[in-house]
Amino acid sequence: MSPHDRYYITTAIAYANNRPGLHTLYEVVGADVLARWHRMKGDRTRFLTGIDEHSVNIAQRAAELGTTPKAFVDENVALFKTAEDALLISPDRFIRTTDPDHIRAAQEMVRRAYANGDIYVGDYEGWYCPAEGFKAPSDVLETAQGTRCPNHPTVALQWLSEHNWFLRLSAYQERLEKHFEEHPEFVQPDFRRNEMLGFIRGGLEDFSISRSGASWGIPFPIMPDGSSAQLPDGSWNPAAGTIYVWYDALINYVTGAGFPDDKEAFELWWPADLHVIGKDIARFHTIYWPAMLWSAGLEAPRRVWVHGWLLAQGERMSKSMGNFLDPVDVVRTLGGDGARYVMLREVAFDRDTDVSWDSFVRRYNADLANDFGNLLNRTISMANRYFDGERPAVGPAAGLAAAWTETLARYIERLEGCLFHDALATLWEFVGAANRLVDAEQPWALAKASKAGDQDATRRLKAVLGDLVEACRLVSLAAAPFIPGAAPRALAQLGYEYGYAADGNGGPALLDDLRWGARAEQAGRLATAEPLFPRIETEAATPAAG
RNA sequence: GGCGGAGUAGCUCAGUGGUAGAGCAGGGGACUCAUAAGCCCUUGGUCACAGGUUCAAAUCCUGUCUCCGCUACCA
Repeated sequence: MSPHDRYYITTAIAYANNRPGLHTLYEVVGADVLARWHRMKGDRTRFLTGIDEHSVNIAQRAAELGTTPKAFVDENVALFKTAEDALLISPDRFIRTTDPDHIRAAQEMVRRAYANGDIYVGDYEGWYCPAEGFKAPSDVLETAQGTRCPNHPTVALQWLSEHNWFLRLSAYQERLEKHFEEHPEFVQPDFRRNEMLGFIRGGLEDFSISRSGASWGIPFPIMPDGSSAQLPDGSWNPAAGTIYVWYDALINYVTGAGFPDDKEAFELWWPADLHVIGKDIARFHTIYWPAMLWSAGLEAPRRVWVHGWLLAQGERMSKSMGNFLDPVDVVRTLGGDGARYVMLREVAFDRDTDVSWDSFVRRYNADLANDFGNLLNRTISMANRYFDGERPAVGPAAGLAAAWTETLARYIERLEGCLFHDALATLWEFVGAANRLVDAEQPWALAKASKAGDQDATRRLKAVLGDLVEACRLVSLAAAPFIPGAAPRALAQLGYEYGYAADGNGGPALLDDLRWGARAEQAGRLATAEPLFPRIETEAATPAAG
């Protein structure tokens, strides 16, 4: 793979109706790792995440709470930002769909679709809840009293039809099929691509992109006769309605790249290198979205990664089920680094995975406290003791150098392939090799022999500990995107400078520094060993509340 | 119903024709640099079930059972 000059990565924007659960932030952590990885490699990187704020539901919820939609989403945005900070998420922009430039972007995308002849006024029919709005067929209940809205079971649903704008998705079927065939990497994992391709081949229907009832949304910029919906005073004619769902939410990806105002930025960042999304919205991102972009004369994103769910005892974690983990609780116990590591090591990024508080704590203790943390600690302690704080130079002692070359190649392949759990497993196999080296060489025995005047033992001791220090340096650096808070502390204990900023920007090109012996010429002094990942006693490791 | 995926040790999973594997959890041991960590050894499986092909099947074929994903307008 040739190095990118720039890397633009996004997550789905979460629905701003509540505080975020860990399962919501899971994909954001995954994307953050890739963003940091590319920043550290030296790529010009842009990482976009944010919040979806419009919808009838939001307006309804705000009304129930006696507040305005804007005030309501402001509160939830604050909760998201707090949780993302705790998880060390480093977006270059946290986008909100109420941002003025996003509103302009969505309206411009609609205008372009219109200019291209891709949207038309048609009839949208469906169940309408007087208390809430239109309901999808899958969202209504059949009861003895008739069809009812699950949120308002006492109110009779009405079958309504209204004039709405539609996008001619049907016109893009052939182009979509061709795109999927010519770019097999467009949708990953492969089984998701096959599902989407099957859907396309089944025939595509146009979908509606406006609503006439809702007011909490982006004003639709065009009147049914094709004239502008903007009034002389600059406001928008309510009769034009609002933009519905996908022509609002999906647009955030181009807004975040500078569309439509900042042409220079947009030229640089679009098309996105990767959209990270959940499997529930795969169709919208891999079928609707390319068609919307093409209609506007823009390119489709290069790659869409579809991840699975976090499960609790086989059930999807969700706010409505109440079976989710609070990210703030997890961070309080495991730390931001621990929470990130455990989440991405324990959950496969390509499929659903059952998780639990116990599994998180077990993984933290086994991998971070016992394997890696203890390796750092014992290495630094011994080196300090035997060499009086002077860092032993990497020596041609053991087999770790060759193992590292293999480890790194596999690690990069899996990391860039979004298989984070496999990437970490690869790295931790190397941690195991380093721990086994300690027991095989028994530096404490070498030190004793050295003290007794054995020159061979002296040389051997330096070489072994030099290699162990180097192994610690490399693992700390390679894992830095996963544990961005702990990595600088690990390197500081090893007596190395950490040249990267808090978000991973700046510093040396990471791949150069990840070569075995890259810093061999640099002398340094070790700091006192301090446990980076204190072991968690299971009694203390109980979530505050369900 | 159609298409696709999965059923392997207590848990999570790897293993696409040649004597059943890993990590974690459980048990034992030797050591002591270390966060009572690490290291070594070990208990544990009729590889969903029934047939078939083959010298040989977790692996290929047929059938059955179970679970999951997709099968259009939720943010």
